[in-house]
Amino acid sequence: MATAIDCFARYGYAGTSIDRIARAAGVTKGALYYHFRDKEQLLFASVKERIEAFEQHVLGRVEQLADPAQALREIARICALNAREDNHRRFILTLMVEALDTNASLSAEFREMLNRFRSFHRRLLRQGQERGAFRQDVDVPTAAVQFVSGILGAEIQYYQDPERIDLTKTLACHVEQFLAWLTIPGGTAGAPVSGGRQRV
Amino acid sequence: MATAIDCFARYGYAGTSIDRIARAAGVTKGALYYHFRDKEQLLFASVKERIEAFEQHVLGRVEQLADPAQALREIARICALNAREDNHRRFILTLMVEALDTNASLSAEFREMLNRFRSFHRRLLRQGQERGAFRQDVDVPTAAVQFVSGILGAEIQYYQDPERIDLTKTLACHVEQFLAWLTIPGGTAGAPVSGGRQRV
Amino acid sequence: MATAIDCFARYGYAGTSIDRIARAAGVTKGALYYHFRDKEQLLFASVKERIEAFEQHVLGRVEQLADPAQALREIARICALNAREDNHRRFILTLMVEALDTNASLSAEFREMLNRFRSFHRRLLRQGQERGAFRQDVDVPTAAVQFVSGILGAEIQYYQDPERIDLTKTLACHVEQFLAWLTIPGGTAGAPVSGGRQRV
Amino acid sequence: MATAIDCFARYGYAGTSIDRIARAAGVTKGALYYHFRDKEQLLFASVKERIEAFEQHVLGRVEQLADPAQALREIARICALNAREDNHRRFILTLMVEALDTNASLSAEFREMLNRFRSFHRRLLRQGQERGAFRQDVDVPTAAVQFVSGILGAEIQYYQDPERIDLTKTLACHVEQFLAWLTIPGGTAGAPVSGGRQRV
DNA sequence: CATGAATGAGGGTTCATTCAT
DNA sequence: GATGAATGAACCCTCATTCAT
Repeated sequence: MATAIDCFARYGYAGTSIDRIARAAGVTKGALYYHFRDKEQLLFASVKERIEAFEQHVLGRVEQLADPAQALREIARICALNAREDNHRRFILTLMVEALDTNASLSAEFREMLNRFRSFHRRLLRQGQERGAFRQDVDVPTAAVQFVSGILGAEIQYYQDPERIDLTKTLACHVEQFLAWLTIPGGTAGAPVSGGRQRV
Repeated sequence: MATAIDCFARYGYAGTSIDRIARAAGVTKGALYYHFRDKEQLLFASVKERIEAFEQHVLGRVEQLADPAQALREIARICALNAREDNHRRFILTLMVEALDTNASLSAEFREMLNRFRSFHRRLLRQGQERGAFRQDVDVPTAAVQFVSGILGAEIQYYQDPERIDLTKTLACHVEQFLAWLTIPGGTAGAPVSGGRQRV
Repeated sequence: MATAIDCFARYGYAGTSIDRIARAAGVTKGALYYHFRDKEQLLFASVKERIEAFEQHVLGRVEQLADPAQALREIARICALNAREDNHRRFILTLMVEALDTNASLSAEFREMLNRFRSFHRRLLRQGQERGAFRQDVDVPTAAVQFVSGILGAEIQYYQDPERIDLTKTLACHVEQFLAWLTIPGGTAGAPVSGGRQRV
Repeated sequence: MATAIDCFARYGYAGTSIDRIARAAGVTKGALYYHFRDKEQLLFASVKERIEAFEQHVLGRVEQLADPAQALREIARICALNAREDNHRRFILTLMVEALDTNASLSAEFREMLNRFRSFHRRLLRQGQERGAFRQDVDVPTAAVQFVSGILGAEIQYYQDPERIDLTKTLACHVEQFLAWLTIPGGTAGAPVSGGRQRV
């Protein structure tokens, strides 16, 4: 399955043939079909495994941190590290983009994943507000979206051009900027935006 | 070709068959092959057309703005608008992700596109610094990467979950945060990051 | 399609590969798939064509015969001839048996075909009764079933053992016996059977 | 093996996978392969078992009947009963049709079976003639073929449309008609047919 | 005896591409 | 310019069969 994840991450779902996975994994197609009903099920299993592993990993690392600011820093650090170590994060990103209009149920899976991720950040942000560490006047949902955006966008650019993009530095910059904005005493940041809160 | 762009945007390159494009466009496969040598060439033409159109559009809108801050705001606004009007931006994002390991020359095209985009932002940032509007101590290349990250990441989340994500608001928040950070007098933003400048 | 009918007649649906049909027809699989959506559709088209052709053929031959007895003789003659000339009749029989539990809609098609065939015989029998040529006390529906049985059963035995079974003779015997029974003045034939008429 | 017979009866040989049989029987494929060399051998064993059982059953029931007419009636009754109780008769019919051009040795098996069945009837018919119960001028071989035809054909129609076809009634009608024809004093039945006796 | 895992050939189907018309 | 027909490679998947345990 690790091989499948790797192939899917590189070539996408449609671009990965069962044959390719099998050959890369050193088994035959038949063996794959013995363990997975079909290509889609293999994809689902891979996706689920990866999502869970990532969430577990993040939770394990962040849970024990008392300070929300430190938690955000740690998340960014983890993402940067992961993106550079293997292509598990890229696997998720690639499949997420591809699934948009081609696989409704898979897309739902990713939607919920991102939703959980944002929800996790909202919790952190509210914690910071309650402790008086963060400003009260930021729109928490929008801020969560925006924080996640910075991570995803940086990853994309990194995958695209790893030699030119310093992912660690970019994410560090992102976090510091985000935290700076959250701690500016009387800022109006995000406030000028009209409309109610996002349904995020 | 508009049809091709639409199909590629939705289903990706591997997931789009010539037949699908032809049928959606109301012509026959033969007709497509009269105008484009092969599927890849059709993709290249589509991508080039879209990239140029987008860059032209941005330049046309931003060039006349004297204020770098206003320029950044306008760029975010354009991206938000485009992402919601049609799927041209999504086309680029989808193909960019898919091309990573499957089409070297196309990926190079996208790499250069993103590079031009970042370079454009670097120019804006330096302009702001020269005019004294922006702080001097920010690492311009990293800041450019980070600004683009916010845009890309927000778009992805929006494509993924348009009902939950308010793209306009998110990008507005992103810009304001970015500008706030650029104008804080004595910030240390981005500075703590070690290492030289990015090769962006 | 003629080739397809021949193959299906010989090896059944499951036993006939698209490759086999294509090779036997001297074209490629792709060519087949250009004209027929899939294997099943090819089967359906073949079955429909054969059923219609047979019914047309029988109707054309029998319609102009004024005498119901002659009509029955002609039907038996046609079936005997057809079964020996080509394997179109065998095609229908083979597929009919195979479709029973494997293809509901195809089976329905065959069911209706046989139903029409029996209905056609019922009409002939009633005609004979009205003209006073046939006895009044036979259960027409059951008689129709039974006449058709004789034909089908003889065909099966013929396909199974063409060297031992003289189909023409058997069917002639069947018809004459059937007609003799229909014209015996005071027979009780079929009558002893209890129960109402069949829903045939 | 009962399960195998059931599956083969429903889906035919080509349409039945070893997996299906194993699953339906609640064992694993490996277990099947322990008892039967391969799929074909399983089929042969099933066919042989069924043929023998049926013949044994008929013989046991008919042997003690002194009257050939009663014997014919009993045979029809048995066939009608069997066809409705289980699908053992259908198993034979299905496989017989399928084997025609796909399995020479199996087809030979069926050919001999039908041959024995007809031979059995020929014996009955001759017995009737010797005892003066049946007319002398019928062509015994052809009559035997024709009697069997009626049974097979009725079964097919019944399998095809059990709701519309009353098998018991049809076979009863068949027997009575057959017997009536055999006992008509001066009939010319079957006689007009030219040619020598069948090699049945 | 029985199982679970694995294999490899072959089947149905799709699809980029070509070509005569 | 455009079409319909055709090709052949490759893809997903099934299935009879084998084998270590």
